[in-house]
Amino acid sequence: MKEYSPKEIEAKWQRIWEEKGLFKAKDFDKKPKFYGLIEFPYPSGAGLHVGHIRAFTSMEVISRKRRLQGYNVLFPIGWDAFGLPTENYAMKTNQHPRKVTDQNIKTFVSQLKRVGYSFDWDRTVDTTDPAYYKWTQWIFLQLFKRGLAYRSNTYVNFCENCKVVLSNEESQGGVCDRCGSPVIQKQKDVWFLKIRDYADKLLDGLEGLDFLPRVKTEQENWIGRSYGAEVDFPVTTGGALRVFTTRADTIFGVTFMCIAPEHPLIEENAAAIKNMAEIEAYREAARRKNEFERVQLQKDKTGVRIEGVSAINPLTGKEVPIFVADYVMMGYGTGAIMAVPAHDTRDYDFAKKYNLPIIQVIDGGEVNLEETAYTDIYNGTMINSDFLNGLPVKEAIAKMIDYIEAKGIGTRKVNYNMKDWAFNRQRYWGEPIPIVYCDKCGMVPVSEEELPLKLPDLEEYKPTDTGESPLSKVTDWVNCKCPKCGGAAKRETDTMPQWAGSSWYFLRYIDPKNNNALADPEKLKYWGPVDWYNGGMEHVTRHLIYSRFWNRFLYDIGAVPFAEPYKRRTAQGLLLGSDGNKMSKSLGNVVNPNECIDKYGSDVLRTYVMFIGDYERPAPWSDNSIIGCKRFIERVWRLPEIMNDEAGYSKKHTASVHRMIKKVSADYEATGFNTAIAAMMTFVNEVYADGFITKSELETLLKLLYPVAPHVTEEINEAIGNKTLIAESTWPEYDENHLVEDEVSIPVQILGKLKGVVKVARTASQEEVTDAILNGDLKSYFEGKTVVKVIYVPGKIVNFIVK
RNA sequence: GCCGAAGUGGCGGAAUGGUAGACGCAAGGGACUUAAAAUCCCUCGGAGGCGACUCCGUGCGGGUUCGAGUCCCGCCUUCGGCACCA
Repeated sequence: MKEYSPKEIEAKWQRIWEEKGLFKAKDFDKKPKFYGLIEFPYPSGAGLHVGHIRAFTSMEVISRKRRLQGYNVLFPIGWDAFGLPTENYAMKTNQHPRKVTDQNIKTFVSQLKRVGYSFDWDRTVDTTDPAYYKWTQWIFLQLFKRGLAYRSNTYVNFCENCKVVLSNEESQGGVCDRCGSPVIQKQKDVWFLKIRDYADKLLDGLEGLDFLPRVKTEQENWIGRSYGAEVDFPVTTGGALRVFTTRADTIFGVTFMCIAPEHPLIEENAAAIKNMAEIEAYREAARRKNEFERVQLQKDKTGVRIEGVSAINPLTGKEVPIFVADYVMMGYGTGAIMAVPAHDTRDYDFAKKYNLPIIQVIDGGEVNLEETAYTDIYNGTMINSDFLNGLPVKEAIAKMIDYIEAKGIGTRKVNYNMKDWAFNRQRYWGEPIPIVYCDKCGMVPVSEEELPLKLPDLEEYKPTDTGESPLSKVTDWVNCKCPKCGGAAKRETDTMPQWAGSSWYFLRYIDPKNNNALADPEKLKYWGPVDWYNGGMEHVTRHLIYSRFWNRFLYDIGAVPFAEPYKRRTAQGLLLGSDGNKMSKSLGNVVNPNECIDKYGSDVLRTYVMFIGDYERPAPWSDNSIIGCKRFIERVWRLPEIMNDEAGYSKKHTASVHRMIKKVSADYEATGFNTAIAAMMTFVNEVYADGFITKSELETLLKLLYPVAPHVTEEINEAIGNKTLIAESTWPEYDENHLVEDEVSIPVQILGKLKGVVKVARTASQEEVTDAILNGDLKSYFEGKTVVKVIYVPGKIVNFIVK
């Protein structure tokens, strides 16, 4: 065998596969379909990252395997190319974002091709292509027409550094997703998508999906459904203060009320409020606190009592004070709470600080209200609560809700943590929002025939300090005719967020060039839904929620034939630097895939990222360990040297081969890529130890390894005289009959401790096994002992209980 | 605070309740070589013993079981997610 030269053979096979068009997905093919999806990359200036390789290679392996298994496979690639980093980079280097994007895409294409991924390149999509975003805009119009896109003047997350409004999903932990600076609350007139209306559908839709449990749980927590009741507390100046509570059982323990600083009750009662100046000062201070400060100050509750207005407990008729307190959020529930300091830790802290009464209404084993609130809802019974007295908490909640509904004081209510999706960005490099403002007609959607509403070319597209979109300066674009009345009108100048284009790209792959629909319904029916989607955990409460929402909406309006877009979702662990830290330029621990391919070849790199560890867990890169994979590939490369069909039939080999087929096949399906590769290494070690391998055994190994290391396996396959490409062959099957060997080694335990191993025929009975042990090498262990009991698990283990 | 995952050699990591440490790296020894690289062979959790062997060992403390890394109870630690969510 000549020397292993990855550079040559990788280019060669990539060319051959492409010429043969082996990876093109065929619409309506008779074969069963498989749609494998990876999260399409953001084509950043930094180029492909080894993290991408780990994320993509799993679906690459599965896709190649599926083709051999006889599936018609759709494994596409595209570019999520709108967004701030490109725009920022373009500004820094003084180029147009379009140009930067095209350059970056070119780099990504060449890098991905070098890795040898079996994408169907004909179906590439680019979110910044007008032919693509025509349909992004179309979806927006459908949302708008059904009242699911609306404008609202309210407090929203805002990043002062990026000068942009952020959704809740983009500001998790109170910091900007992009730049990490703290997010502030800013009052703005903002576009929202009513994702909250889909909260139940998104939650209930999770059932039956094959998502990793942690993916499901994170989504459930993010959506955060809680069951409770809205209760009206009459206000002394008239009207009522409505609160949301999950603890209706504790209404008898209410000693004060709190409202969020933004709560309208203040304006409504301005005349009656005696300390307005104080309250205004408090509100102003609260407004200036950012999320970060609010979290830091969690323990330090503050508030101001509203003098002159009180609430009345609808059950006891007692008057309770109302406070403005910033631990109450306008964005959740009704922006007002009933405070039960005895049984809520936050209310407790507040009551302690402002010397408010604490009334215990639940009696539990270890209540010590001197130190903390008693919040256990599973233990404890009601006291001081009239008709609830003596009931366990859970029953009391149900009974109270029934009671207040009957009395007309309140109603049961479900609340969600998830907020509506803030949808517009004051930036240039995004999809224009297809809405026109007409003095006469108000907000008017651009007519669908006019789509795509193209992003105008701009020389100056820097974000402005006034918070206005750069597009607002393009007067001949902004000024337009009202699609409804034909009068003078102005265009919406904000653009959509980065997440828009990625919320439906998996649909476009199915029919990427369709100009009449986002995709042909028949093709959607054929290919959809995605069978297996792999991506990062960081997208679980971002992209994955958004895209499920859009797909579900499109399903509801009949544009898509399936309610849930992804049948199965897995997630790769982060690839860390060799120092165990997240790879980053500043730490200098970034591994460049190009350099790895130059040094070891793509097959070795691919093998290594799959072998590095548990696929779902973070793993540190190791320059040493990759050498192990290089050695393995080279050992495989040299196998033809010991290929020998004359060496004879070996039952042991056959069993090993079939065990390997079974293990590798199953492990690939379960993302156990590391153990699959280990099983192949074990086989190769065994074969070298025996000194020979048959041609058919080698062919089997090559096929099993092909999804991971396709180039080298094709080359060897050709070198041993095969005319058919592995890419065009079929996946090996194992035969259970070959898995079992005639003789098995049974571990022998005495009182649960391992003493040795006995070799017996596979079919041996317990008596035969016991005899073999008592008369064999291990018999000295039994001298002077009596065997009381024998536990024999056939073929597995035997344990003697002796005295 | 709440939710989730995990703690196994020097390292990455394997183990449907059934021989703990597969596979790989690193390390040590040897073969080949003028030498190096590459390759091949051996050793490789700890302690003891010349030795066949013995004892200890999967974060800690209990328990269930013939048998526990795996199951149960109680802790500790780390990581990830959410977070004044009422």
